[in-house]
Amino acid sequence: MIRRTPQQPRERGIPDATVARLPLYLRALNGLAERAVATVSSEDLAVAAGVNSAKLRKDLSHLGSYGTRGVGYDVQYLIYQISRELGLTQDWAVAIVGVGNLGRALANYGGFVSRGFRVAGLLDADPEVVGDHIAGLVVEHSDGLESVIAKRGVSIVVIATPAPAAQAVCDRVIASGVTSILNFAPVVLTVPAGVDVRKVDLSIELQILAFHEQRKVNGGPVMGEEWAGEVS
Amino acid sequence: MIRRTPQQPRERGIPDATVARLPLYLRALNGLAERAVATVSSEDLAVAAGVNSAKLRKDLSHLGSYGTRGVGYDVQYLIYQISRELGLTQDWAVAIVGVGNLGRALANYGGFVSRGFRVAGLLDADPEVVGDHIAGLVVEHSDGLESVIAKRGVSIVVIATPAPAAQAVCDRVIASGVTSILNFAPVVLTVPAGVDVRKVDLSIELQILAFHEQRKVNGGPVMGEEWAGEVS
DNA sequence: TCGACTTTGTGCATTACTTCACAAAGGCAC
DNA sequence: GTGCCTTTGTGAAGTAATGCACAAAGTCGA
Repeated sequence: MIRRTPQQPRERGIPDATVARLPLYLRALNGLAERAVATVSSEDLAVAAGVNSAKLRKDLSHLGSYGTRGVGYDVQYLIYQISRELGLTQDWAVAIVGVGNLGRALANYGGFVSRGFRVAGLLDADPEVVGDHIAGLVVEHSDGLESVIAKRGVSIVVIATPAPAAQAVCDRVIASGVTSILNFAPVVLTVPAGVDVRKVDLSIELQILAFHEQRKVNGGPVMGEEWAGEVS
Repeated sequence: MIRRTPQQPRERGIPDATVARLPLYLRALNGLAERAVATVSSEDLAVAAGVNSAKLRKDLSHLGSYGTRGVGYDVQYLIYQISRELGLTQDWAVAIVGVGNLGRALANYGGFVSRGFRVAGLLDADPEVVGDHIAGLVVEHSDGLESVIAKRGVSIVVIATPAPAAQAVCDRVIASGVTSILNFAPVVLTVPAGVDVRKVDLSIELQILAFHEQRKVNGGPVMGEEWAGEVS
């Protein structure tokens, strides 16, 4: 069993669900900071982040005790602590492979640059696209993937290629020593242990919406419609 | 105690976690169908979808008993059942508001069209963009949002505008009777009860990756680095 | 028809996450 | 100081999701 020693409950074990919400809090806090708010209560921050305040407090308590009872949280200080916990106080060199519309959207997305991510390379296999200037960078041919990763210290790769190309890119990237991959291609990537893959499928959320919308309209899947295929 | 109303063949409550995985199974099944696979075991399908097989079986059991013991699941039949459950056997008219790179990527995304979603309108506030031809549609000015929704039976709206514009678009959309919104803008939308909002933040997954990457490198947040701001 | 074999569907134990509710901590007025 | 007020941080209770392990149900060859 590969699990934490029962001895050490104080180990840096932040629940996954909490980690997933920290970026949300960070965004809300940045919004407050822009409006020059100095201090915020868990209640107000929870509203701004769209969660329940008890959950917010418990989440923050996993990072440490950074609030002041009777007052709330210092906005700047909390931004710093969450950023540090997420590793956003350091500079991450990111390469984006696949410069279609999605790759372009990502390259231009302000939310990356403003959070410690630096787009260090844009690569594409299509000669038509190579050479384009996007977000201050020149698109390079994906043949040079390995050298871009090595020379520019890339530690996170974003895959935004068509589905059929994704696994091959993934393999090459891993061979170059990258262990963190963000995959936008609609395929399940096979990777060795120790490599972290996170995926975003743009259509999944839409399908979940359709599920709920359907229930609003008619209380569930259409009944009485029969399957016409062969079941054998 | 499972009480079923005579008209409902089975309990209607499918866990959220299950609903969120159904699109994943559907994608894996479509991949199998393309390769002309007729039947699949929970074990194989689980691998293809990147989940554990017990979980897969439990998820599918919430939809009904569609497998055959000793054999597995009929691929086509299961595709049909999951699609029906998710509401993808009907046609959903979707409008995309905000035609930047992301909006274009979404409009061209095959995963939408192939799953029962029909892009019925592309709208943008920028006169420069209005009139462009994208994915077989002409971009319209967002002034016409209400009329597009009403005339084309739009029931789901995708917001891909810059953050500052999102809430206003959201309000107008809701006023037009839409109750399902997919939000790509990095803001928390305020909506009345009964309206479903799902959000996708392209940078959240990247931040979660950074969190894990940081731990691989140095076992946690950089220590000894002190906060330089004013706390009290 | 039978028996060996495969694979589903699910009860149950476990783990993870959420929410409640309140004592303790600190600020602030006087 | 003292006492009131606000808000945090957290045990404890409640809820949801996961994974194990196996009986039941079905296939298939002989």
